[in-house]
Amino acid sequence: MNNRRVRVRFAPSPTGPLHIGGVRTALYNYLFAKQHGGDFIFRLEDTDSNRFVEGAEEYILESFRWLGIKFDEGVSFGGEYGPYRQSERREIYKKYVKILLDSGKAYIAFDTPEELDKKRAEIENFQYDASTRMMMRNSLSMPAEEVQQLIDGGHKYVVRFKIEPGEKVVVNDIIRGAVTIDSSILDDKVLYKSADELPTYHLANIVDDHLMEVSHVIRGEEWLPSAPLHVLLYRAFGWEDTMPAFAHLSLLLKPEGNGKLSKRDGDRLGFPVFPLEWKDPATGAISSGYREADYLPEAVINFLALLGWNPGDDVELMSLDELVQKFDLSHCSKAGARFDYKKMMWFNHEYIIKKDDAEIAALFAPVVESHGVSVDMATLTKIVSLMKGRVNFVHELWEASSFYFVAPEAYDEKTAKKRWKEDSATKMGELAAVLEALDDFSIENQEARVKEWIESKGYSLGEIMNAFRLALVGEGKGPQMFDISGILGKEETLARLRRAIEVLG
RNA sequence: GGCCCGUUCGUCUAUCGGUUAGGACACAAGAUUUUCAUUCUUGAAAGACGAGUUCGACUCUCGUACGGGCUACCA
Repeated sequence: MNNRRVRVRFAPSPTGPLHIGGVRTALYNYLFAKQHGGDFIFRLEDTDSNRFVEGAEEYILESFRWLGIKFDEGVSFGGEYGPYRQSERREIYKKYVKILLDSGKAYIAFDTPEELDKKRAEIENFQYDASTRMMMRNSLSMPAEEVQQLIDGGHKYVVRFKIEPGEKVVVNDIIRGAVTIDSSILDDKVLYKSADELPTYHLANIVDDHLMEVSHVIRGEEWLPSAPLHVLLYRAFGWEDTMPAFAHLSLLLKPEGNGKLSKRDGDRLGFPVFPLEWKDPATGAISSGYREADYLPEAVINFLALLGWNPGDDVELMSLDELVQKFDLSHCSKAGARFDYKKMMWFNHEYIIKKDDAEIAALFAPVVESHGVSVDMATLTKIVSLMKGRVNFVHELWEASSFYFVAPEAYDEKTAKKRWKEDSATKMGELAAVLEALDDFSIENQEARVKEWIESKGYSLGEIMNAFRLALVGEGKGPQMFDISGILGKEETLARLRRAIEVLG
């Protein structure tokens, strides 16, 4: 069973945008595969024709492209084990359903959904299993000729897995250890649907994982209850010796309150729960995405990796490569993790600082342009280097640094009251003269000359700088004054100074 | 209801029988600074509860409580 090549898959169903919890599951699969030099497969579980959503497949692919998570094979990537879209594997599933039928491990059932609903209404806690199957309409309870007649007559039927009761089924989970259940509590699951003549998840999953030689199944905790059923299916096919190892990941929970993380939590608390923005093709409703909300993919990945896993030390900032090195399934936490979006913002802040100024400037440039301002990249890079430590998002750089691009129209009243004194206009006039006389307007030279002047006049540094700041910025914020005037240049600096003198008096 | 899984600061978590229970986010205070922010320092903050096992339990066992998941011809 072990010593096999590591092959894992991420297998979403195209029913809408990819949930952030799904992204984490995919990430863990990816990290595990890469760490072991294995393959990461993208399989599409589109066996529910009713829930198919146009555009979902492309959305999922685009999400992983943005995040930088790469697949080795699967839908749109090719590979030796295709097709990777389950709707294209109908014939394969038919063959394996027949094997189960022929060996008596499964049976045909004619009960319609309506009949089943009625039974559920009549009998409390009705379950289609060993205790009830003989009172239902199926190939176990009916004579063979009648069954054949119905089939020949074109009657729709499903194929159900015949669960033998009273058996202890053990699932060995990498994260949780041995999980044991009694097969009596399992129902005779539908393996093959009559409605769309496709298998259910359970059958398709086992057949595909076997055929694709998947070595490890890393998936959400919501699958844990059906894992024993899957073990039984492997057994029924005689594939138990190559059955994949299981690891069931804890769920992502709401930031506050009860239950698992949902789209509505994002709307309510103002953070996305999808990697990219998604427009529902049916309703036109738009759900926000991390990309559009200005998150860096590295930050999203780093944050998600640490939600339910940790490297065992105090290191928190890790690149994708470092995560691949350090990841360990047995260090995954068993309990669900609340989604702490404030910490996520902190990760984004850290990655903005980590990235090159030029790279952030390139991301910031469109924001600046959207405000109708054009600026050269060299200057923008300088501004970014001065300002990026102050923001959580690239777009916030505008709010923080717009004074570089646009001269103040008004002066913040509170700041003016506090920083603009009786004699400020006079002193700023003197400062303007000092600056105007400068041939070398470099930051260093400005600072040296201005401080000389302040000292010679016996002024205090604070009174000059604060008034100077108010004149250039319009309020009491920003980096060191000469970093501002240096970037603004002599002409603009003097113009702003003179205007402040005029307006503030 | 039944079944399964879980439970350490507000949140994410470290600890794999012996620790002053550590770190991070958030929060608070202080310091530095030409303002604001950053940064730095400090602080407050946790083993759900009850039994057992043990020389010793956050760590093992059982029970209770609470939380989560599953219980479809959805995945």
